[in-house]
Amino acid sequence: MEKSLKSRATIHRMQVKGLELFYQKGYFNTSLDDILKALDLSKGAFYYHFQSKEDFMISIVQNLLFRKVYSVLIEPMEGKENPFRTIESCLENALERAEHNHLDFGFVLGNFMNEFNGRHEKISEYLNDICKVWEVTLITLLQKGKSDGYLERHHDSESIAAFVMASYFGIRTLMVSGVPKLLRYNYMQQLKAYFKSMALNPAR
Amino acid sequence: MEKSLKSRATIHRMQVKGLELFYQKGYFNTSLDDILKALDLSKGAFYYHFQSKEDFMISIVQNLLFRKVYSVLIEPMEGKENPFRTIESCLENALERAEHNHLDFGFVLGNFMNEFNGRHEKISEYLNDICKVWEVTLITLLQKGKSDGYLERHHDSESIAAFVMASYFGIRTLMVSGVPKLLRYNYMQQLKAYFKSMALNPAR
DNA sequence: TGCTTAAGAGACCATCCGGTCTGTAACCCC
DNA sequence: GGGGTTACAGACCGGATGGTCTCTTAAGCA
Repeated sequence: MEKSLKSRATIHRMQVKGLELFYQKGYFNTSLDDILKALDLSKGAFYYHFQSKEDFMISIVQNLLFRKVYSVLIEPMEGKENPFRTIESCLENALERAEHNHLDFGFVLGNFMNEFNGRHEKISEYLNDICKVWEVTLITLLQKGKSDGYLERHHDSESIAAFVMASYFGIRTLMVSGVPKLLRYNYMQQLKAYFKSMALNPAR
Repeated sequence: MEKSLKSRATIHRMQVKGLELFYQKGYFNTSLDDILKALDLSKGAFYYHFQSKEDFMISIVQNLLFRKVYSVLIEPMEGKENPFRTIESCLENALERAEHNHLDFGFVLGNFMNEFNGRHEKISEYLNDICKVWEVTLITLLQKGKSDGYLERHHDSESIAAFVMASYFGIRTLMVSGVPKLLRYNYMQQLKAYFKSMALNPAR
């Protein structure tokens, strides 16, 4: 049966608030009542739409989180020419957004991965899936870069992708407790230096 | 009053097991009973030695965590000559240890920072302090490297330190759900490439 | 031997949290 | 207009959890 408009709206409200609070306070440290109170809804409403807290979280990951990661970190990297420039501007955008928005979805992904790793198999896998899609996108972009003459063939795309992802997850962790603007500037500087060492075409 | 030997031993056992379980299952997701059951101790023993769960966690951070981070990531970097080689071998050691030991303290630090960031001010600060010490050590090492002619003066030590720390935190996140050995190899490869672009003395 | 105190055992309590269940108002459909 | 369905409300339950309180044991000491 088709979900009605009202039903969809309520589900969406719950997911948005759920993501916000799970991110802020952590999944295990956020109760359903916290979410429901913030929305002026009841337990009845929650269990009418979702089977469990776990089911709820999975729906958030698959819908909100995946779509956001896709639009912020994946889609801007698809089919572009210069891989280094593309990655740089994409990550810089994401970091800048994170400064005032503070809810940047690359970080939310890394954050949740940390929280669920080894503690909740099922949810971990959904998160890893998103991570994998990002990784594949990066590798594809880099491979294409080789064909297009932006980097030498002997470089290992897989390694580069892992290094980029790792540095991004890590810098976001540091940004939460440090000075975001400065860290972003410093990070971009080093990322560019790293890329520069590999760039074939001295277009920079 | 001086703590007796027995008292010290019990406190230490609790801290070690506490760190292990907090790391494995997360702080909020680990109950005191989990820890006490594993040690065959009682609530009475716990509250005889500690004031609260928070107090307990802080004691773990200040004693075990700080000391371990110091011995694994800080002390091996103090007063060495070539900063790049030093950082490389230090991180490679840490990563290798993490493969079979799985409890590497640089990662535990990053993990806890993620868990407590914005959720528990007090504990977050203690963790940030450790992080800061690591950062300062790295910066000092790099500055000394400039004097000793290992890298050009125009490079920003602070940025490099942040980038190294970020990449390390990040790769450890990825290692938990990926293939550790491969990731370590790939990571080291890229870290060396990154350093190579800055190294003045082509000693490599 | 008798007293004190360190070190711990474990029953107990209030609260919280995920989840269940029943009730009910509004709406749709014939 | 009444029967069914949707979309909730909210009381309630069982188990877990942080923390308290009282009791016990063993060692030190004079």
